[in-house]
Amino acid sequence: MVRSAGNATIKSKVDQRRESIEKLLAAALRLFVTLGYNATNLEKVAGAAGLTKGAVYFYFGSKEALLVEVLKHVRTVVLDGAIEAMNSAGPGCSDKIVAFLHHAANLSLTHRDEVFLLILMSLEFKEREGEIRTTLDNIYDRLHKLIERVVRAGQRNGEFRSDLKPRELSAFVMATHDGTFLEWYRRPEALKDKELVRVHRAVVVAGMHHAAASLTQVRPRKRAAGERGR
Amino acid sequence: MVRSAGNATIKSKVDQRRESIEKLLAAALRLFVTLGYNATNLEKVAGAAGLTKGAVYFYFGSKEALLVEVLKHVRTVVLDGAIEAMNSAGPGCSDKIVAFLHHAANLSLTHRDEVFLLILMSLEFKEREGEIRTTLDNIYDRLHKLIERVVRAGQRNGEFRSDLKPRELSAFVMATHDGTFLEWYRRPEALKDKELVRVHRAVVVAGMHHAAASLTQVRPRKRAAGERGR
Amino acid sequence: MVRSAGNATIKSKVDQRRESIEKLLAAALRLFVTLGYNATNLEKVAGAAGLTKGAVYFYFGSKEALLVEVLKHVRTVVLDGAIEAMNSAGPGCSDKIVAFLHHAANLSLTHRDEVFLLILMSLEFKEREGEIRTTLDNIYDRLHKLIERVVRAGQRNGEFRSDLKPRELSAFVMATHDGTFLEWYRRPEALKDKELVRVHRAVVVAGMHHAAASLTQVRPRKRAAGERGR
Amino acid sequence: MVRSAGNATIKSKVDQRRESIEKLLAAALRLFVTLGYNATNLEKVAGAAGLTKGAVYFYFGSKEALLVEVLKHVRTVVLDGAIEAMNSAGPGCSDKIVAFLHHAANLSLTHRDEVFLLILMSLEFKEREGEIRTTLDNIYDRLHKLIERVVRAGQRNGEFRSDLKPRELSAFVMATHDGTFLEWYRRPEALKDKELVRVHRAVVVAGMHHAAASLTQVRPRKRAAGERGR
DNA sequence: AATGAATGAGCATTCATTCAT
DNA sequence: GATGAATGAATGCTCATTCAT
Repeated sequence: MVRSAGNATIKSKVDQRRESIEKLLAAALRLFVTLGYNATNLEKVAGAAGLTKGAVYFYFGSKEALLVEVLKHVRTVVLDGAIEAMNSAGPGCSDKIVAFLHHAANLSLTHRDEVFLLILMSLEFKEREGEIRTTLDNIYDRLHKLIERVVRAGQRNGEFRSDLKPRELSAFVMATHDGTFLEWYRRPEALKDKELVRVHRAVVVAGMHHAAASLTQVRPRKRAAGERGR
Repeated sequence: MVRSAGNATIKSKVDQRRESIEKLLAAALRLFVTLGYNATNLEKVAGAAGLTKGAVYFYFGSKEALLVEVLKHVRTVVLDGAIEAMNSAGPGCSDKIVAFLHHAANLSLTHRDEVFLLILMSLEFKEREGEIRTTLDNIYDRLHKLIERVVRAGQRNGEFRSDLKPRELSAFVMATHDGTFLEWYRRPEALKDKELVRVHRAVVVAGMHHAAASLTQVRPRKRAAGERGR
Repeated sequence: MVRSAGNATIKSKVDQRRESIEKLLAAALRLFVTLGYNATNLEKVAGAAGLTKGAVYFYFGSKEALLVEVLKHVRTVVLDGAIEAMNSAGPGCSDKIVAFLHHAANLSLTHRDEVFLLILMSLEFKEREGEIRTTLDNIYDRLHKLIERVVRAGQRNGEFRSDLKPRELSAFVMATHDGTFLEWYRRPEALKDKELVRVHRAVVVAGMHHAAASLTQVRPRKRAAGERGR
Repeated sequence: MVRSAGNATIKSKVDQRRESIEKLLAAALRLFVTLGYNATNLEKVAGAAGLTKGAVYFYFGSKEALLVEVLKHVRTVVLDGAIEAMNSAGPGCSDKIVAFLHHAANLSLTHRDEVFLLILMSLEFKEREGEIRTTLDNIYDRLHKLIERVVRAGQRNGEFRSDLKPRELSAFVMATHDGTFLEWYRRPEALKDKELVRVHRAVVVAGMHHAAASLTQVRPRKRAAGERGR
């Protein structure tokens, strides 16, 4: 903000730019999440930001480019926090997984729309090619790698059961996160979020525990009932 | 079907009707899953079925009604098998949960599109009201109830840990199913389906096991009966 | 109707044909009048007759041909009665005009739809060419000639005022008929039909009366106030 | 309008807006009258205005809204002039009725389409509900009230015959207007407009004259005060 | 005598995008 | 920095018409 020669508060051009862009991004996030990308038109986005369609084209150039910018914001929100949370967690791999789940759960509450947009767009753009697909893949790749590294370390040091392949085990951790989020997003009235998070953490952590292997019968191929895990 | 005097196959009206409807439903399922409901136009659906748009209106009356019919088919596929699988499973509640997961995993392979459509439409129609929303809710409700009944029974007879609330625990079971399916659907090339299923079953079953409670540190706001702190 | 070999009542083919045709014509008349020609589809017509669209094509060949048949029925209803009414009226030309108005008023009550269809279609097909336009013109021509003949006779024998040209005076008689009918059709609840007919007849007959000329100042060109008719 | 440095005429946004709207309204009026509302498509309207369909939606939002705007224009044209004409007419009620008929006749020549649209739409939207129906009813109501007030005054002061009920008599005046207009609109080549107007005025004014009551035999069910039998 | 299946042209409406100002 | 005007392609839906049975 800059005081002009008079005494009215005048926003500098730079401030105004930034403000408009932020309003548009916020409006787009909200609407893409609520209605989906396809069903959201730019008139609604611009209107919710107090601007007109033209402004979107002025700042972003196209509807897809707008989504890309929103996704870049989502990437920051989702990844940065997760990395920091896992780094500053206790030394154990369990600790890091718990930290990840904990952070993810928090994010679901504080940045619901960002978390959901990621899932939603990954489905809506499943078959399409282009920058959006790339951006989405990039985010998911990094998340997967983040977890897989910890899972592999945990299996090496004996914290986690080693009867399950690390890639699929990591994928499953991500899966429980996405799935749990969707469940809660779909039926927020039926589920208590705190308890759902507790369940999520409890089952996953216990299920991955090295001692858990003995609690389960896992058939590597086809074996009769009564068979034991390795 | 009736063989005419020559050797051309002549369809009776009834056969023709059934065949056209089936072709349209199959095409719609495939396209709705691939492109989403909104992004699929009826010209594509009709074209894929070897007919024209008008035929869709002749048989279904509207695009929404077409989706409703597809969803009815999905309901049959998803629910009937699950119910039967759980009924004919061993007596234990673990057995029934395993049977459910097993059946669901199978279904993901044999009826990928049906399973995915359910998830996809539940997101695309999240905010909309109407018959589709109702049909979707109905399917999910029944699935939830199916699992919750077993979870509660398992907690009562001591098979499952009882430090977690049954509703959220059941929701989590559904969540792992949806989440795992999505992971696999998104990255089929990166994940071995058999192994992913193995992981899913192993972690969930072990994590729910009554002995698992002692493997986890879960801080409840209110201590559940029988639960131990770390 | 013909008794078959058994004892069931069987309609002969001819009867069945006639019955179906009549049902279709009746349904078409009703719907064309209610919704207009354009806004009426053949499904509605056929449905109202207890048949299907195909039957319309079987009997009439096209939607336009159906309307032409309906209009032929209307022609009979509207013209035949008017001719007879005027022929069997008293000897005076006033009597004949009164007979015409009286008959038309009756027709408006007993054959509302037929009368209205004529007016409605004459407007809906105003700019179009073809058989419908021809049929409509034919009906209106005959009506106009019917009246004009009486008007001319009445002017010759001194019953009617002769300060007005016969063609336009006849047209005006028709005009009052159409206009009054429309008024009543548009606001049946606001107007008492009997009284409206009374007004119609009273004003027209008095206004055409040879003595009426002296009651009116009609300016042939531009003349100052206080001028007298011829 | 602003003259640019060169000599090309540059339209300001405001001018452009007004011009486009006017062109669209004019094209719509012309086409709705020529083809009817249903049979007119927006491509034709836009094309006739030198624009595309999208422009119609930009300015009006829907086909119905376009008609509503056209009808608002018609209301102004038809009502305002009639009110002024009657107000500035001589003191007698006959004068006012003559002024009304005179103004209406003029309007039929100068604003043929507007007058006809009113009649045409009142028929095409006879059975439908909504804003169009409301707008139409509103216009007709005001016209009816305008005339009925004068008719009642004229009957009270003895200018008009009082053996006829004022509501139906007023309706009949409106009816002669609509009917005469239709006659002329249907057969402009057969009728001389000036003469038709003369006839209209002459017959109606004479027929309503207090002395006209004695020229007619009207059998009332209940005798009106002051009325004579034949 | 009539139906059910299917077509294809037409239409209202939506919306991303362009551009002059 | 942003708007308002306008476009054009796409899409759900309607309906007269055809045809095999």
